[in-house]
Amino acid sequence: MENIVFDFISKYITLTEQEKKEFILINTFKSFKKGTVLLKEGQLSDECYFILEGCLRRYYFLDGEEKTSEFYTELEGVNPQCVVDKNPSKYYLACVENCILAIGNPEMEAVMFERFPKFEILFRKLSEELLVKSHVSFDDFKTSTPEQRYLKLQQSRPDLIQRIPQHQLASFLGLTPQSLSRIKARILEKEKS
Amino acid sequence: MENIVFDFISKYITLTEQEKKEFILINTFKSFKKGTVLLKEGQLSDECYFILEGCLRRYYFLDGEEKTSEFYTELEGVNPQCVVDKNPSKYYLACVENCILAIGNPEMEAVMFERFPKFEILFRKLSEELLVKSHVSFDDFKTSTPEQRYLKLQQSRPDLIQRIPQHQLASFLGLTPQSLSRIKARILEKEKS
DNA sequence: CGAATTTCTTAACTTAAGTGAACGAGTTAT
DNA sequence: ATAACTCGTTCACTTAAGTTAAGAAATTCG
Repeated sequence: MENIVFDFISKYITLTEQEKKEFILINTFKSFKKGTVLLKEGQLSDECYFILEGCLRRYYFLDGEEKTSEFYTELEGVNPQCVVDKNPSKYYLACVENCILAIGNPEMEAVMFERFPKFEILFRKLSEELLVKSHVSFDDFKTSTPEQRYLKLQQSRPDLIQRIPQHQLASFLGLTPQSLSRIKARILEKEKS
Repeated sequence: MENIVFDFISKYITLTEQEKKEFILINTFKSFKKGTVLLKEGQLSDECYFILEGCLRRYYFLDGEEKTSEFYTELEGVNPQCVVDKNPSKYYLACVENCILAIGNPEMEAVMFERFPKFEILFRKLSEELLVKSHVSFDDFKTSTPEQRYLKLQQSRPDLIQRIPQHQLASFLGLTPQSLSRIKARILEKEKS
């Protein structure tokens, strides 16, 4: 279990065995049942998460409609907007499945950065990488048709199509559920011929 | 001129007068003519930029078509993908106008972080904030029609509509130039009535 | 177990974006 | 000065997404 975390960390910085032991003591790992809401709109939480197992969904309401922004899966970190800018959360964050998460908060971060200044570097690099990925995804989205976006999702995250309800996938793709249904039917039609 | 930078920095960390002096010595400021290309697709540059004056455009080619990803203006930082992931650049970066930029590179960053460990925190916070903003923009884009996207751009960055050629704006909005023309005509039509 | 609710799909209709073509205005190059 | 090119706009046509509605399938709940 902890090995999953250390394998991940080792991509960015190096820890000695002694440091690993201390790291485990500082950190909090916790299990959550499918459906658990970790963060609600309007809340001012200070927790961030790292997914060891399971899937989280970030969503919000626009004109009474639920809009899914993002799905987070194994080995992804979630640093909510309210934690970053100290404003009430614009988003909900919920467990799509049973999850095992590492949970961080400012106090433990302070301890971490104090004990392991390297982690400041790790966190910076992670943020920089995520920003680049976000830009690439955005560019991709901008230049794709809804059908292409669905096909790309099949390629890049085939698991999501299996484990996520269609209407949430549709919203994630910026579509109505009806459109997604049509697109899937159209693709099947094409594959037949 | 330097005050612009320090006002910006002061939002994140505090520097003494002495530190400010050293900061200026470490940093490189440079002017560029409109049209200058700072980074080309395929290159492996290690420079990042902070805009004191002017406007940069990030763009790339898809099926021979130029696609504009982003415009960066005063007090914005640009940390190119190739610098972050050490892979050949997917993007071009060019001066839309005459620019004054602060330029960073790994060596100077190393000196900075050595002399001012605080800057590691500054850079992390900046990246985290930019990531949150990127997500908000993405959500906004996903849930808007092209017409709404144009209207929002008028609200949020009215300067861009003046200083940027229409076909680049269209591409930035994920549209063809023809569509943007139509949208503007439609909006004018509505405003008349 | 059966009722109620949610989820997914299909259909008909409306609307607007993409495409290809064409034109005038402005700019650049010869 | 004129030719070539780019840029912005308009038009006609095609295509697909949104909308409204309805029904089937699956899930939840009493």
